[in-house]
Amino acid sequence: MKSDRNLAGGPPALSSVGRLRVRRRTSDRVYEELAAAIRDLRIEPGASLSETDLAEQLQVSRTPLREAIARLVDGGLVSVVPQVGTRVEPIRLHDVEQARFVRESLELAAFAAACEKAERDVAGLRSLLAEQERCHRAHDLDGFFAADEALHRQVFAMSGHLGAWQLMQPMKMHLNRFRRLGLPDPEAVRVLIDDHTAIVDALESGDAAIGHEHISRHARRVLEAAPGLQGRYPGYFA
Amino acid sequence: MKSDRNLAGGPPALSSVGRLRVRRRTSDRVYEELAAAIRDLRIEPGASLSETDLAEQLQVSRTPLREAIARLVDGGLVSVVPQVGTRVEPIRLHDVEQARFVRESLELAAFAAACEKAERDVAGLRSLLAEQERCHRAHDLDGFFAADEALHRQVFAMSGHLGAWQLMQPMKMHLNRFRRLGLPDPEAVRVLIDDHTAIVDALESGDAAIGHEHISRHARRVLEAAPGLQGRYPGYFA
DNA sequence: TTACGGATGCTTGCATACAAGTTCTCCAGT
DNA sequence: ACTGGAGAACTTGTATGCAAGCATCCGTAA
Repeated sequence: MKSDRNLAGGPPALSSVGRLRVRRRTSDRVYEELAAAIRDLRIEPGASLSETDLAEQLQVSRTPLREAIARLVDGGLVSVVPQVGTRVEPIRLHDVEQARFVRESLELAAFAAACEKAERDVAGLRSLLAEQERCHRAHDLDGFFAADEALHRQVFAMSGHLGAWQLMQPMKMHLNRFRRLGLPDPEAVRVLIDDHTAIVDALESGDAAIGHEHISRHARRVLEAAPGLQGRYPGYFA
Repeated sequence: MKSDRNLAGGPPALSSVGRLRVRRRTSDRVYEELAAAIRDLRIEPGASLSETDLAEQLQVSRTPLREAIARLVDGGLVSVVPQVGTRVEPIRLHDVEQARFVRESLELAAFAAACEKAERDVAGLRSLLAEQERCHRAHDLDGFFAADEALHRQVFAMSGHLGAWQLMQPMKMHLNRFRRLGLPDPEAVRVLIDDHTAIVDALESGDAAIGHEHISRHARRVLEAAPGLQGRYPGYFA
């Protein structure tokens, strides 16, 4: 029953960062695999896990697995009840809304800061927009998702607050997991790309007010799909 | 050398939450103790830790200790180099600035949302202000710190985004650790309380513009003390 | 038929032993 | 005196065994 989860895929334990040969800890590898699996909904919200089963599937002992789970619990993606069980937290619209609020607030602030900057080279953003168009036409959801993330990240980088983007990542897991549910709708993706275009235009012209408007609307779109998704995947929600 | 760190103090492993008797995991207890010790600078920035020593001091085995450390690493407070050592991350002004940016952005957004609310009962905020005054006179830094946190938290609660406050907590560790360095200055505390008072006044009258101004200035004060502190505690900084 | 009780199998929590790697020290040789 | 190398002593990483608690199922008795 649990064995049909598509995890792992065994990357090498040795990776090279630059010239330096770095040994990656099993515990880190396990964490990343689990986090990615939860984010991509390959492990369903609400699913119950078993340390022993997971350890066997991933071919590791329980020790590194437990350390990975401890980190996931910290991020709010997993809950553990001692002597009872471990499970992936269901999607809570309240948490999604709180994460959305955080994201909107930070993006607005980052956009405003980016508008202040003297040189605003939006060439990179334009190419990311083109990539999003390409993925949209090719129905490449994962590609679109990556380009979407890259675009928003780039705005933070231009604002000089890339660190804030990184600090925001853990909490964004809740948001991303929810977003992925509604992403298969091509029309929704079309709207998102139009939003992005408008935002980049505003940034290029340095119009903070217009950008503010578009970002705010863009961020609030996420929850629009909530009722439909909740009806379609009732088991995924709390 | 390491044995003079004032950790632990062995609280009971059983705590009562409401009527329910809950067994607290040692791993959680260890995490909270370490996080508090790092936040309160009882473990100095840059200090090197030893899993074996720490485990002995805290009277636990390395397993729960390591799970706690894994969470601290995730929060960026501790770094681990395999087969070499574990150490408390030094204070990086860049990280502090990024955390400050996040905090300012969120507080501005929360304040604006709170101003929109119909009922704005600032009585609780007023009593927290009084408590801050009291702690200031009594030179009770820990008390002031707690009341400070409570005040800012209350604004988030009034805005309906208490969840955002909670999501922000992990990253705020960097900010708090830095703030505590400069807190012993009574004059600085005086200014902070005046800021708080102005913010509460603005909230009571629902004046978002004035509040925005005060919150922004309040948030930016943190970094003012940076050069002096860096000169006084050079070993604490990266 | 229903209610109660105990055994069994599951779960996670913790401690310990061992493995692998790095750094430091000290001694020998030049 | 200085350099090099071998080894000891440390570090963290992982596996395994055991302990403790909860849920479920089955048997028994009313």
